Amino acid sequence: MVLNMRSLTADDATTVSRIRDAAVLLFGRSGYDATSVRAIAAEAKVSAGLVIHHFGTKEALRLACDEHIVAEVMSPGGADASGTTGAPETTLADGVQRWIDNLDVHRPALDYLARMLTDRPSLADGLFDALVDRTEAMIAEGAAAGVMHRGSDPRMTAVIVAAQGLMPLLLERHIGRAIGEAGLSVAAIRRMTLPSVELYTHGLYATTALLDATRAGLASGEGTHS
Amino acid sequence: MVLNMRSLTADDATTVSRIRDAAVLLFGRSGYDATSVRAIAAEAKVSAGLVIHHFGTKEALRLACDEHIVAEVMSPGGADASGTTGAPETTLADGVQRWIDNLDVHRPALDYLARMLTDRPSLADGLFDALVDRTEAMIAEGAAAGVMHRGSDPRMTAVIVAAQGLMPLLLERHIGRAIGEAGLSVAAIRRMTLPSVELYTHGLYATTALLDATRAGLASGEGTHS
DNA sequence: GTCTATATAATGATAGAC
DNA sequence: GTCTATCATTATATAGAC
Repeated sequence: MVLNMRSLTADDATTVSRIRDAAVLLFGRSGYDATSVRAIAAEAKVSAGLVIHHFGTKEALRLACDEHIVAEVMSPGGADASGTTGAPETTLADGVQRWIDNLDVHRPALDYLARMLTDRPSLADGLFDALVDRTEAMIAEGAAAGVMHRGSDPRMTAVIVAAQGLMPLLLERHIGRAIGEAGLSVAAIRRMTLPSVELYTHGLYATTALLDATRAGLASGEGTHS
Repeated sequence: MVLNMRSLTADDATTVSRIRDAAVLLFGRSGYDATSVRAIAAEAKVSAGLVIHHFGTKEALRLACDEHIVAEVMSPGGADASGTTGAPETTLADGVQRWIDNLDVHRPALDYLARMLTDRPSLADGLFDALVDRTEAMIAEGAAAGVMHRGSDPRMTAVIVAAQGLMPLLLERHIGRAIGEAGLSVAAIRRMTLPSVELYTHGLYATTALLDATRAGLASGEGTHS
């Protein structure tokens, strides 16, 4: 167990992990179906046969990527720390934030995570659910402390807040383009911060007119439409 | 031109449009790469050769689907109205809202649109940009009328509001699951309305503590991190 | 316009040498 | 562990009959 440890200096890792990282990169960049086993092998600089030899099937390789990404985003220090800190686990929000702080290195992981959330059901579903639970608890604590609004439907409010936090990950391309940049740069993310906090503090509407109308509309029973 | 018009009763349309609709359905459900020309042909109850005969290539069929969806979501009355109303065009937000009002019928179109936004660059990019422009103008008008907050960065604020409006489309599956439903039902969408308006009216934060801290942090220059 | 039959290329996966 | 060579399947696209 001691002698079998590898260097893990990120530069030259185990062959298996190098293949897995290549798969994360290409799956995240082009999607699962559009990425061939041969392309992954080429990226990892091994033969196509070796990829299958290590993972069995392409689908199993995908699952290994899923598990790696989930473990990575939920682990205290990512691939950097190796057990020195005692913190047991982190939240999805913290993990994504940590990745964003080092965008260049973790862009493949972010792209992969975005696809996990929008493609087919995957381990990311549990991540999302945990994020919602954590958000709901956070809002409840904030409301108890008097610094947050509870809202009429705490669960749905938590779902919306959680989903909105993930939104930049999914619409990265469009957000960047809309402000005249390519992709979502660090500068663009920083520019998002203040407007987001403003919206979460004062809202968008300066009056309660729409809110009143919405409440009235729901109260009078909206069984029919148009 | 008179005799060549088809019935268009949605039940039995032109063969070409039936193939296109089948492609929209399957591309939206499973993605472009995971959908074969043969599967589209089977769904449209024609031969695989006929699909290629009409559209040339699978990629050209995809483009036809893109154009159809864009035209459909931007047209005044969708496939229903046929020029009786004089309205020239609609916005993406209005079109999506119209689709949601009739979820069962337009679910394939919604699924397809969601993939257009997250997959590769497509005609949906222009749709998003137009939505941001329209949102920015709307907020400017609202601010001038005193019913909305302008925000310190109107452009980015518009981007965020626009993107947040699209979010339920992209995270449909997760939102439904988080509140214990399968998919995003009409009931679930209705349940989202009030909490969304509440957030847009009062915000999430009851104090300006975080906002003040954010402003202070940005003002003091945040060139270094951690 | 619509079909069947087929050409051709690429894919995931296997077999066996080293 | 790693490679090369190959199999079997499936994919898009073409050709030509009706």
